[in-house]
Amino acid sequence: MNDLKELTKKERDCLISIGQHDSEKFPLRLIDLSESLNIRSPTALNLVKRLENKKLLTHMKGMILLTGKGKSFYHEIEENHRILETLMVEYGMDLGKACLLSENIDYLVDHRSIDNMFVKLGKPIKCPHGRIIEQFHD
Amino acid sequence: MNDLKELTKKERDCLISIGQHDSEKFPLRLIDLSESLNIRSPTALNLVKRLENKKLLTHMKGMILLTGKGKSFYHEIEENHRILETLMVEYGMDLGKACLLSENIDYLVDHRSIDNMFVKLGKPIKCPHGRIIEQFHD
DNA sequence: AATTTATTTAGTATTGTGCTAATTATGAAT
DNA sequence: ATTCATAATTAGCACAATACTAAATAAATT
Repeated sequence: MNDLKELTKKERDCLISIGQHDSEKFPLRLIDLSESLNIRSPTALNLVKRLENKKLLTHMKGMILLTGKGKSFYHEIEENHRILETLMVEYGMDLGKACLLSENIDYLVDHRSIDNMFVKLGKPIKCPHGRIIEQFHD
Repeated sequence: MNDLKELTKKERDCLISIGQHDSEKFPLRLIDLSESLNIRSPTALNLVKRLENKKLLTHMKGMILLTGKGKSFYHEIEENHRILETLMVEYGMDLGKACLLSENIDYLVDHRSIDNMFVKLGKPIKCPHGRIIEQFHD
């Protein structure tokens, strides 16, 4: 599995923003990224460069593309997020809070540690936000 | 309830170390703290001063004492920790990993958000480590 | 081609975390 | 009570992460 834990929270947020855009027509531009993260473009570029050093993306002339590793990280984090969030909401936590809290650990946990949770939760297809939980397991 | 979220992870770790010692006979010395946190004494002192600025402890001549607010924070974090950890272990996560993961959020969540969890978990008296979960609720 | 918009570079700042070396204070032993 | 050892504190430094502005360069649009 992926070797998470080598990301900071902001790097994680950045990766998620990029990954979430990935389905769209055109590659993400730096300016879009800086807007969605609410930071100035030099700050965004700094983040992008750090993720590039970690081989999670490539960027040229403002176009940002995830590498295979980047996509894999992104999907794993998203999946972790949804499972953790589902668990917390299942146990009575407010959705907004569960989401914020999950953001602080979804990029720290490796997927296998969470796989049992997924099963015990009844392999939910959707997270509380209604988005589909992609399945890489089996 | 307590106004958490104003702590960094290291400040949290520091507060926990101090709180865990609190039951002992003598106040914690700086040198003990630095040993238990695996940092040099000037670094430990720096942490102590920051927690002091946040009114969570007082220190004089190397003796460190939690304030009322500090104790309250400490207990709340410990309780949050145990509940989160219990939930994760209940859902199949390895205890060690659940503990490490919980450490990253126990100081960020306010207690009320977690109270439902406590109830749904059947108001467990002990966490997976076997320590008693103190009850401030009711 | 001129203008607007976007990217990048350069330089600066703050916060958190950590260190070493030196100084001061405290406590114990002779 | 003076010396010795231990602990606490100060001062100074360093680095990574995060963020900014202003200026320079590149790209795209009119």
